[in-house]
Amino acid sequence: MTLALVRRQIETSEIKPGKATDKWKVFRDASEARELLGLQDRSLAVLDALLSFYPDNELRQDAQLIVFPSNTQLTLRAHGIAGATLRRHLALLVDAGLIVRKDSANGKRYARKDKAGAIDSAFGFDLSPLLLRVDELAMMAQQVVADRFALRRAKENLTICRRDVRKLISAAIEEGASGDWESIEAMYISLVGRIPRAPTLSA
DNA sequence: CCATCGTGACACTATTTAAT
DNA sequence: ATTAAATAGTGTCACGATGG
Repeated sequence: MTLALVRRQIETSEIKPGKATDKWKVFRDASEARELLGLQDRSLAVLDALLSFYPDNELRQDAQLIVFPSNTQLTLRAHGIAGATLRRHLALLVDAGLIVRKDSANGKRYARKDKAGAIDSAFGFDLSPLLLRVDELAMMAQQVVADRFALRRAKENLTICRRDVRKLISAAIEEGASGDWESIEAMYISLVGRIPRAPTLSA
């Protein structure tokens, strides 16, 4: 439990009244932004399972945004992944600030209901950070899409450039143009060799 | 070819609830 | 009252895939 997480827990109680959003839209945005959030595909499967335990399609500020599935139920809905893995990805989701743990005294997850059967207080995972951060997540998703596009363009440009240089060196050697083309070719090879296989945009 | 990471099995702890 | 079962969480170790 870091201080940032504590702060997030406090912030979640300050969502604007009346705010509501489609939970699957948030999920899609979070999926797009998963690299920025430091999540993996499995984490998304866990988040998916978690959302599926929330009965309503709309995440609303005035509703009870807490799900309390047991780990076994969660495992079932998350395509049968192992318990340890499930817990790790839950921890990841908490770290990413997408959910907040609401622990009961014994760490179990359950809901206490009043006489009318309405949920009085629930222990489990609080989904309200998702609602709080919808806009932020949407922005991140757009950013990721834009970055991916920019990276593809950059890679295309690089490939074309590389081919041109290669052709120029070959032509120069064949036609005996003056200059130390062998060492230039060696420079070229070492430069190309430094390009990582899975480059980032900045690289 | 080796290092690293993700995953899963297992053991261990903690706490409440149920049973004796 | 004491004990056993249930359940959540964490840590560790081994294994396999993937990347450099």
